[in-house]
Amino acid sequence: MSAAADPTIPPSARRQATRERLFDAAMAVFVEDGVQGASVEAICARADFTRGAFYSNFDSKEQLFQALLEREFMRRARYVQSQAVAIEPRLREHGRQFTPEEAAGLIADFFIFEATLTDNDATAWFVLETEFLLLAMRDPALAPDYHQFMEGFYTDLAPVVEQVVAAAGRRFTLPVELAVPILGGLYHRALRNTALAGTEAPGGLGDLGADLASLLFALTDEIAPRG
Amino acid sequence: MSAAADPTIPPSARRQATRERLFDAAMAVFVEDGVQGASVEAICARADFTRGAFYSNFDSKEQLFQALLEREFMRRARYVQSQAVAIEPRLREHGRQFTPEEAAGLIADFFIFEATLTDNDATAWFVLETEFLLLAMRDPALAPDYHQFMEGFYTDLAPVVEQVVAAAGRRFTLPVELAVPILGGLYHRALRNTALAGTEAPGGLGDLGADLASLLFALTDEIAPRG
DNA sequence: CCATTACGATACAGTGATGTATCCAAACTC
DNA sequence: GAGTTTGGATACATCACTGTATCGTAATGG
Repeated sequence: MSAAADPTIPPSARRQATRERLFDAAMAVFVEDGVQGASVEAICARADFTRGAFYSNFDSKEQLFQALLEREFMRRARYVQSQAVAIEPRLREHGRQFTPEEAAGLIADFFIFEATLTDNDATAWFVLETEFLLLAMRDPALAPDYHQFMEGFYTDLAPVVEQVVAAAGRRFTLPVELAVPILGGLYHRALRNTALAGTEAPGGLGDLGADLASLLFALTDEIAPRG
Repeated sequence: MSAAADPTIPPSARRQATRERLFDAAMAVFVEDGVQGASVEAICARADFTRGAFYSNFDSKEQLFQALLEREFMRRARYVQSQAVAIEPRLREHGRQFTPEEAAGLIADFFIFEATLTDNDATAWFVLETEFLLLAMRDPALAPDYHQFMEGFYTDLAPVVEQVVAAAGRRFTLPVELAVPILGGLYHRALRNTALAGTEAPGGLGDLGADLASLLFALTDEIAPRG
């Protein structure tokens, strides 16, 4: 029997703290060694615990990973939703109309900040997300979770993007449910290149704004000014 | 000392055959259990060998994986290049001009066939490629290999796509080096959804043609017929 | 045919990780 | 401040996997 995670009883502050420390340690170790490659021992060592603490809080490495993802997903979901309400006044208080380049810049910034929500390290989260994808593709039980997160992310993001685009006097010429993942694909590519290159590389996060601008321009047309 | 891979001495037919069997087995096991999760033992068992055969042919699981990737990359590089020369007469012998939908269908077919080059299983290769990405992001020594393959793939693909697009009386309104990876992103997304859903799902390989058509239309404009 | 080599099987020693059962200390309870 | 509970440390038994050293056999060639 495991005292690991009884959701009926709220965890004490002490317990909560050790869990957070284990989460942070696990995050780092998972990124470095992979979920499969990481040993429980290594995670505990990085968090300055022994395995006793681990097994007192979690049933297995996999369960820890799942809980960790939940934490990170929550952070991001909250972030997107906060942007959804924050963007409107920001656009309104902007005096003149945005240029398409500025709109693309806003979207690029959104993406980049989303990635750095944890650890201030864009590639760390990307690696973890890729690990999760891999697990989900193998384990049918996990697949819906992954799909749901992605779907939810883009669904929440769509109106934000649409507003920004509208603030630049444009609108998508294809369904926004298709357009937003396409923009996301470009971001994905930039993240990958950045992760591969360590820091700076062609097609890295630096060029994301420019590329997004080109794409955004192609995917939208001008709203008839009036009449 | 390992008799594993002396490139100076060409391997005997027997040796070649066992290597192929180990490759095929490794492919399956890697997809099922992941590269880290796969044991040498499991690979050998699936290939009906003992570990003796393995260590006689390879130094380590990692080296086997690298050799396996090389095999698969070669296949795909050959495929793209074969299409590059095969597409022109195919377009020419087609009587009338292609519609944008037909052009998108050609590109979708190209992508899908590329994925199924091995094992006739689109998702297997996708999983393996994702594993490689993960390894490359961790190991700076591998990063250039991954990047080079991707880069090379899209570089070779670009003229093919451009020809197909031209056969539909259109041309890209943004740099083709940007447009082709964007198309690839859509394909990537479809693959992911398919892998996650097992068989059929919204956004799966079935819808790829239609989505590609929409995107292709947005990224291109009509070539002035004449005059 | 016999000798030799190539190649895979077998056996073994070593290692690192896992999960559990038990113990000990600090933190609440009254 | 004694009793109780909570939470993490320690110690232990087990196991899967690894790599190597050796052996047996099937292919090869003269």
